Amino acid sequence: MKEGPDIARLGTLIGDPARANMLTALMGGQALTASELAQAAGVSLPTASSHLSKLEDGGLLSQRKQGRHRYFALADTATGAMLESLMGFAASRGHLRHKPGPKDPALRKARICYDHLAGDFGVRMLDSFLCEGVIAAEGEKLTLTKAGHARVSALGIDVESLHSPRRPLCKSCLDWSERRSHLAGSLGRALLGHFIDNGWARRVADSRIIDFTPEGERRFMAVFPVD
Amino acid sequence: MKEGPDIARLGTLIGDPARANMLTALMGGQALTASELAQAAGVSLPTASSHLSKLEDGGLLSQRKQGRHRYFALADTATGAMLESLMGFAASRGHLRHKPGPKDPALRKARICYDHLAGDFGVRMLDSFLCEGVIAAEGEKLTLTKAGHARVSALGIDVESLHSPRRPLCKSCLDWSERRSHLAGSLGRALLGHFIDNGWARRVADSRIIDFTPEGERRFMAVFPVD
DNA sequence: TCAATGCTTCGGTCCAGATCGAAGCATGAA
DNA sequence: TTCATGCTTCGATCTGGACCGAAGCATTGA
Repeated sequence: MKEGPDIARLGTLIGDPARANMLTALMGGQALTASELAQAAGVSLPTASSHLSKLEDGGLLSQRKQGRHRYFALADTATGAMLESLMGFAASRGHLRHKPGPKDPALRKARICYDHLAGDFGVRMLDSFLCEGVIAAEGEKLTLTKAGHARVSALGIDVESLHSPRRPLCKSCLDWSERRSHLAGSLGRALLGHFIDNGWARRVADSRIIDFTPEGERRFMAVFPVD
Repeated sequence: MKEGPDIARLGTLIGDPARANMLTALMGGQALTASELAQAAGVSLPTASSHLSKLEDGGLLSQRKQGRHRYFALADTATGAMLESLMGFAASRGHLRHKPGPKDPALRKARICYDHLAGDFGVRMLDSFLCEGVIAAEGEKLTLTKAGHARVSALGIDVESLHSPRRPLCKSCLDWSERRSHLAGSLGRALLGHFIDNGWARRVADSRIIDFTPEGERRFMAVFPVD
């Protein structure tokens, strides 16, 4: 009777509606904060926190602490595949729910993340920097290269003034819409300030959206090429 | 936030230990009576009856009445495949429910997966088929080659009679103990039947274990070589 | 330093559902 | 008919765990 793996434990983890909602939300591939997952699940923050630690103990989630936030994501692709297979089976038995609402595309395109650029544009910028050797990546660690120093200075940014004992110059930050990293740290902040000061973009009131002008977008694309 | 299929309901069904035990017992492919399932689950008859009707409502089980008995079985092969995939995932996260007893190695060596051979032997058989061009793999899809048709027929299996509009001839099924694929589908079923009919192996009662005789094992190894 | 934010822990409430005994229905055997 | 068997339904109990408010902790910003 007691043979093989414990599917009951897995089932219990997935079987709670709040946890299932969280897992479904994470199926998009984006890493989400505890607060966002609480809202997605429709429960309070303490309840969500409890669920998240259970899911992590069960090996379904991985988490990454970043500043005040805690980002959660599916542990690996096998987890996503398992959930997808469950969804397929559930759908085949007519266990369905409702349709989703529209998402804000502007938020995915470019938004502020604390103080630096995130979204499609933020990811593109870091990709471009890595590709051109402006920034070197060593695991999670990002460092500005000697060539990068010159390149950023040429943009009109005073790199020396950005050094601080309290904050790293470059830091990688996980992007929720792209599920890839973008550039944080004092340099990330300075670059966003640069775009706004030069009229390439502006902040939209009461929103995290960064709105690029057509000209600003053109110049951004030119300055940060991606092969 | 309410999007996609309802995996919570499915999880709840599988998440109860008694129900999980019943489903595991039915993974052997045999139809079992309510009393037998009650014993397998370790609960009283009334409790088992309640669980069984829930599983049936959820589309996981089919039942047929026969005299005073009521026989339950997994609804279809998709159900077996879904459960096996859950077991694979659970095993990968270390969700095992027992001390590694004497039954465990036997289960890993050769066991029945709904109606076909799984475990070390099942994986070896498919590996051998792929290696010798009996079966061609194209992603998840498996097809019997022309040469394979002759080869399988030579084993004494009537391939023509296996074709069915309801079930594929060859299908890959993820093996939880090996974390690799073995052969499912009507051909997989026929091959296991062949081994048993020819006395190479027999089913162990009240278990998913397939017990190969020394001679059967010798012939199996000869017929399905792996480099 | 203090205040704001994001999250966890603690303490207590509450309820869905798992459980079983007893009774109720079938079916089959005599 | 009468009895035995296999299973379901009913009624009642009980508990695991989902839930939230308040307090606590950690990080960041001012």
